[in-house]
Amino acid sequence: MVFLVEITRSEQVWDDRMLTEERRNRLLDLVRQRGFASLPELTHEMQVSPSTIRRDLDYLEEMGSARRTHGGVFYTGPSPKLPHFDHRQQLEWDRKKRIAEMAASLVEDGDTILLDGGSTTYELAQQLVGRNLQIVTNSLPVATLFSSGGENDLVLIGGYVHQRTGVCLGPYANEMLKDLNVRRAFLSVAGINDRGCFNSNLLLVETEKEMMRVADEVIVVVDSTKFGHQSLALMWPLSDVDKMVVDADISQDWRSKICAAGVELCVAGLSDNG
Amino acid sequence: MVFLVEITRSEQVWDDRMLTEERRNRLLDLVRQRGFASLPELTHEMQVSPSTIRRDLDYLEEMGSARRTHGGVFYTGPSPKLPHFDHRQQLEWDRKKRIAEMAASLVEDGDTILLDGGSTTYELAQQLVGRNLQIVTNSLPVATLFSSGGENDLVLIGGYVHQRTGVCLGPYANEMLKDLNVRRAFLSVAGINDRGCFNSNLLLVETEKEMMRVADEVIVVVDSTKFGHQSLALMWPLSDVDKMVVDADISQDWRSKICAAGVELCVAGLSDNG
DNA sequence: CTTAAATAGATTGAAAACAATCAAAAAAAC
DNA sequence: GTTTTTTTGATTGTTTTCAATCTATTTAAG
Repeated sequence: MVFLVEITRSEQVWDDRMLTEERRNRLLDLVRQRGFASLPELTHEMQVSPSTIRRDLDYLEEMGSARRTHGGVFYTGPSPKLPHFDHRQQLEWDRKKRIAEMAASLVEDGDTILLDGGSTTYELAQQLVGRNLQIVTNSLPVATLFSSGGENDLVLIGGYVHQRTGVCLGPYANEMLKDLNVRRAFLSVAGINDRGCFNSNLLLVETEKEMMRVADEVIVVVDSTKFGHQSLALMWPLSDVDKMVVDADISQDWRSKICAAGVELCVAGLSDNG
Repeated sequence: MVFLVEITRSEQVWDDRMLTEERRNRLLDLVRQRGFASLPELTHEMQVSPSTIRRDLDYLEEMGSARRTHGGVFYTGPSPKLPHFDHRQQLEWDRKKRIAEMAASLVEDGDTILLDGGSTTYELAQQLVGRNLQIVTNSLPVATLFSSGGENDLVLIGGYVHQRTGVCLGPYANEMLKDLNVRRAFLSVAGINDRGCFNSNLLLVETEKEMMRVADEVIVVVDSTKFGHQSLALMWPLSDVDKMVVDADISQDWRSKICAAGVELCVAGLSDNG
């Protein structure tokens, strides 16, 4: 079998070391932990020149994770100390942002929507702040985002809090979901293969199953790297999903499969405005 | 009746204008809201000279509420952007901190404790981070505090989120509480008079009633200014409370009343270590 | 009303941080 | 192994910010 692969954007296939990226991640970690760090401080701890740090900070600023000031940086990324999402790979982050933009366009004013945990849904949540909506979520970071907003109604699904991700799950969460009904649910998944959508945490799978039941319209947000990968537990077959928002890098093969399952496919980032 | 008042700390009885203080409070508000603010930015918004701003920032830094950097300040006080608690009055804040310290000393390792929303309980929560505990709370800010900690088990009471304070309440919250049981509950109140403890939100009152039911030991944390003031709705009579943690400024009259009701009184800040 | 204290604003020279540029070093591609 | 690209660290002059000082104004006290 022969594959003809056309690489469009990322010509660099990184080595295991990932010097630059690695340093920038460590840097972001430092900045996140402290909220603020001075440039001399950082140069000393990272053992690189001020110039390098400055360049790194420019990068972080462009990513939106930090803001430079005279003499240092302060953290602006998602919820200062909360479970943080890996922005390790600029490419993936970019994908998620586009997916989130597309997903946000599916939301109508006045909607009651349910937001799952996960980095893509968090990105989506950020874009929905300020709109006139009723929000239901089991994600602590997402709830925090809306709780200061002021305008929206916000319902938090309680339960046992999963430390790494900050989402509520377990029997209490499921019980609470049972009595709810929402217009649209935006759900994330860890993997998708022919059998359907997977996630990696058994408790979370139960909760997401419940979420699907209570929503009029089920929208899965997922980036193209997740296709063909399964995970610990099956949540639902593809056919149970109403819409699926993915990035443009999804294969033709999968596009067909999704459509064949009766799912409406929304491909994000088709019109490049860069 | 004649009162002999000895003023120890604040000899200055400020005029209504409170020029300096007022400006510094506004300044701190700005810094809190944004997380970071540049000096030119602040001079423009406050319409005072850079020198003045600099002096104010020095002051804020000494208070521990902010840290200066080259070109600006960033906020270091409690809960960056979350529903924020007024630290307008240094005195009150000091009270709350002492109360929180005393309350923290009542917690034993391995305890399952319930934390209510409110500024004093938030202060308490901060002091409990890192200890080996099971935490149950209906407060978004408190949950956020523990969710990054990692060590503790955390259960979040879900429900409708009250925007101003970030606490969950309503029927869902009550329902979820029903099945729980905790060793100690730390509850806050808006006012206390002869009839008992009051709060200002009807939904919250219902939730707090439930909280009281599920706790083996009910501990109310409250500062002395709340005594003699009632609020919208009665929660419980004094006699339902097991312990009460208050600051040293509580009147002798109230001390007697509390003891008479069979409540164990813990007065915070008796040993001054300033 | 006068005097004393506190606070605000302007000015200064010194110190720090900045962006831009360039050459050396490292990594990837050929 | 050589070339090309990327990344790094050093240097430059310029801009910004700083603390300290001084004067004018305001506020409290006598």
